[in-house]
Amino acid sequence: MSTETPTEPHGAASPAPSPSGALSRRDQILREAARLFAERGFHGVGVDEIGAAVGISGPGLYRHFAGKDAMLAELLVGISERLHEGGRMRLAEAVAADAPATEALDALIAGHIDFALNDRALITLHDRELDRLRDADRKRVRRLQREYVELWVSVVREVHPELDEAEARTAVHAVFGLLNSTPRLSRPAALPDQAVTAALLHRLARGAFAAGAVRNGTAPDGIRPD
Amino acid sequence: MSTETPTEPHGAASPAPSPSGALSRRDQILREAARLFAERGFHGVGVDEIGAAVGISGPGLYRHFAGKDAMLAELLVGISERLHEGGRMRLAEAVAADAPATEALDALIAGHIDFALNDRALITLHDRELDRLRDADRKRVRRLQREYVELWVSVVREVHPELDEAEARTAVHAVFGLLNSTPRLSRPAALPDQAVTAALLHRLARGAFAAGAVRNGTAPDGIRPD
DNA sequence: TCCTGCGGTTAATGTTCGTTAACCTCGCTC
DNA sequence: GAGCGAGGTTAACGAACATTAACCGCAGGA
Repeated sequence: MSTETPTEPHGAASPAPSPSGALSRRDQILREAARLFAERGFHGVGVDEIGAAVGISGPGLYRHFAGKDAMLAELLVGISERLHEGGRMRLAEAVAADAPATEALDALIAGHIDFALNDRALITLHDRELDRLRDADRKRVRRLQREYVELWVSVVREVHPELDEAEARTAVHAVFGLLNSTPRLSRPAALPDQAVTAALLHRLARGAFAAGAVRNGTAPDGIRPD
Repeated sequence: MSTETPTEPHGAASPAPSPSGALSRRDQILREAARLFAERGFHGVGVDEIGAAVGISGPGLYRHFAGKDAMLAELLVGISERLHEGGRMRLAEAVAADAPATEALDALIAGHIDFALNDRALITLHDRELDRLRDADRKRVRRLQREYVELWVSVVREVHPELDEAEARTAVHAVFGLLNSTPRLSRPAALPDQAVTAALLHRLARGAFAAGAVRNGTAPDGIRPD
């Protein structure tokens, strides 16, 4: 509960991932905490376990974080920011390059896939442990999430104007669910190959949006694109 | 831990939902527990809360269940069985009616959507709290999940023979993620209309599979080495 | 009318767990 | 080479919580 951040080395949020190669102790902790939280849930992991995962024990964590909550908060805020910022950047690039909207959408999809495949634990946490956050942090994360969704919605509606606002939003959420499904794919090794999987997911996402926009009769066999 | 099931009124698993109208106390408890577990996670909910949600308090639950674990187990096993059984039945019907594979796939999709929209809490639990189960129950649930997936994979490959086994499985998992995304859609009220949403999700799912099967040259080039 | 068992109650118990206290030991800097 | 702060350690504390104990009222059949 203490809002005083007793022993926080860094001032605020700058991740400062690593100067080179090795991670700082602080980042080691974040990485392991993310993995454990994703595996067994926030309440299912004890601080002793997190400590053990980085070779120190229990209360030693308090030299780096104000508490267990603070770790989760930093993880969730960090993800949301990176996702949002990544999306914003890719979109800005596409606009700057005068690219068609379909390319912008592809860029968003590719970016999200990249994230989903490389930060599985964080993706899992992202929509699983949000409510454990303090009010301020939760609001921040939600705002970033909302803005990220709106980014997608605007591009999707540009590519598929037949979709109204609500449909586009639902479709975007659904495609997020689709893209974020890989962490639930039992084992990393079960995936054929990262590149193959990425390409497949990309096709699935594009196809979903395209089909969502086609509001024809009930004929299931009429859905031949091209 | 006690494997002795001290005070279990029913012998085994028969849900026996309700004779008419009102739910039995036992089913009330299951319903509220599902909701709470989905909202705040298994470890995030106390037995007192579950009790309060049905108007009795705390340890009164132990007249109906052997423990908190038993509630979760019954919920998860129940979902898996209903999902699996529903899929198996729809598939059998399609086969009996000599329907084309696309219709069988549509039946699977429609059934899953129905489930996702009507049992949001259970869907959420389904892939979130599996590891909290005792070994026996977890294996049972996993087997049912696996068989359910295989059901889908076989039909999907019939409809889209271009997909190899691994791709089809990944696609099926991804589409599950897509269909299961509605619980994460902040508010139930945010959905336009259940029927509209169901139709949209159905189109998205069909489109995803169709696009997944088309491995053409218009590369998304999603894989950009950073 | 008695008694039995179902479905409750509150109080107690034992454990787990987050957090704090108190203490220690290096590696640096003056 | 004294001092000191960063980053550990173990022990202690207190709250939360699942589970059990002990007790109770009452519906309904004998």
